[in-house]
Amino acid sequence: MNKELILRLSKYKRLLYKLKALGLERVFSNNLGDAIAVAPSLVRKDFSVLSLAGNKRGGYDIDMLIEKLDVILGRDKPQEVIVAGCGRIGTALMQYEEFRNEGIKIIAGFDIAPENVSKTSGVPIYHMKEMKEFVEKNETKVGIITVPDSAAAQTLDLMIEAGIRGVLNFAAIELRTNRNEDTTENQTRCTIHNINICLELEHLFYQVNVANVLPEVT
Amino acid sequence: MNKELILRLSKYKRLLYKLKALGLERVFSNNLGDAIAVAPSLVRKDFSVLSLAGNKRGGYDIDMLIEKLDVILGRDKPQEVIVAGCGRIGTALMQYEEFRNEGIKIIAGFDIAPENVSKTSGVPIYHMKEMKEFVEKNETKVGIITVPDSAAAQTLDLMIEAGIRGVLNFAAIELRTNRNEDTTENQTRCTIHNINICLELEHLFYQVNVANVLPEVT
DNA sequence: TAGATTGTTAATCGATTAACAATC
DNA sequence: TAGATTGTTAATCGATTAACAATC
Repeated sequence: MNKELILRLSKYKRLLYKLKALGLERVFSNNLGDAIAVAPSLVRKDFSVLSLAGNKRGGYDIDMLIEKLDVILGRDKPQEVIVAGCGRIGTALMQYEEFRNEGIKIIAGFDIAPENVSKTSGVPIYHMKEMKEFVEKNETKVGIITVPDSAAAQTLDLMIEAGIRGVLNFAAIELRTNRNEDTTENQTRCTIHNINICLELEHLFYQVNVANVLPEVT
Repeated sequence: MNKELILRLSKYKRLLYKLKALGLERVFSNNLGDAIAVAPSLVRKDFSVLSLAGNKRGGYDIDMLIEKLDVILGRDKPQEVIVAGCGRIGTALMQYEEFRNEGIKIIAGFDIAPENVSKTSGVPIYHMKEMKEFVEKNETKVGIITVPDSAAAQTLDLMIEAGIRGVLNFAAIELRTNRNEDTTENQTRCTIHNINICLELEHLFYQVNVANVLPEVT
């Protein structure tokens, strides 16, 4: 199941909730395609792959799609996350209201100096050392890394050892699993998404300063 | 010039600085390819497209690459950004130290209630209304949106009208330009990158809860 | 020279789109 | 029925990789 597809599924789902709220009951592939800017045939193909059947005249049933997409995207289970690194970005995320709407909950923060972290968010803050025990007890599977760049790699190691299987990394270092190539034994896989704000901004500066000035870089 | 290519260029550059700091003077395409996980032929092609010539025996000169990449990526100019929305994430970004290393500077924050925003970051905070004047005076081209979702679209309009040409959006709403299709007149283009933290986390939950459990979703 | 690496062209790969038969 | 929309297959497109001649 490829990354783009899953992203599209989340977008469909979000849109479908809105359409439902507006009182609609059915959609056509071209409605969804327009909304997320892909060809209607791709929408149909996505649904076809997932065995979400439509009606050759009346399109797709919104309730059915929502229900099945929720299952496919694992949305029926609780979505609990821990945060490693309780600096400004880490604590900002702990207080991020949008998570609540999406059913995502930050259940703990970890830091090397928990005594210095303000507890205003209501999320309990522990010492980094306690992560493994916490993760094992709570069976947490997803973590966010908001530590300084220099600590990112070791924090990832800590998370993986603790049993975290999905990581969202905000440090400006591209993290990867299997940095040691010899993973013949099937050690538990960990998915990592890197969000590099600096890189994003640099990309924008490029677009703005260079790409738009020259008509085309030929 | 495609998006992936520019991203690779930034990665090359970052890596080259590190190699230089280690005292190296030359690199081969396969070194760079290994480091950013692409085929060496792609590295050579990238450089070839940009007329960055190597030496058929000694590889590429690191200093030359750094210098030219800096120009191509527009790194010689100051990289000034404004932030719209001075809530927790916005103010966290204003204090984000990593920007300094990359030559990125947040020169102002805007909010609908600037009097409520703590000024600890040293970045001046103005009322949203003053954005246009500020952007015109400072010729700012890049902005970050960290307002609540409900205000994101109108904030984008405000930025575009003020003259911003590149936007990094953190609101959980996918922003696009040209929401009105009839852009026959060549209105100034604006590049938008959306960072949707909820979507990223949902993707991770999918990976962790569903994808890894089933051997393959066939 | 022999060996190694670039620069470039052709092949591959994967994802998206177009087209159209099936059918409600 | 006629019209519209799905489901699926073939065509397209773009990006990456493999291969190899050129050459330092």
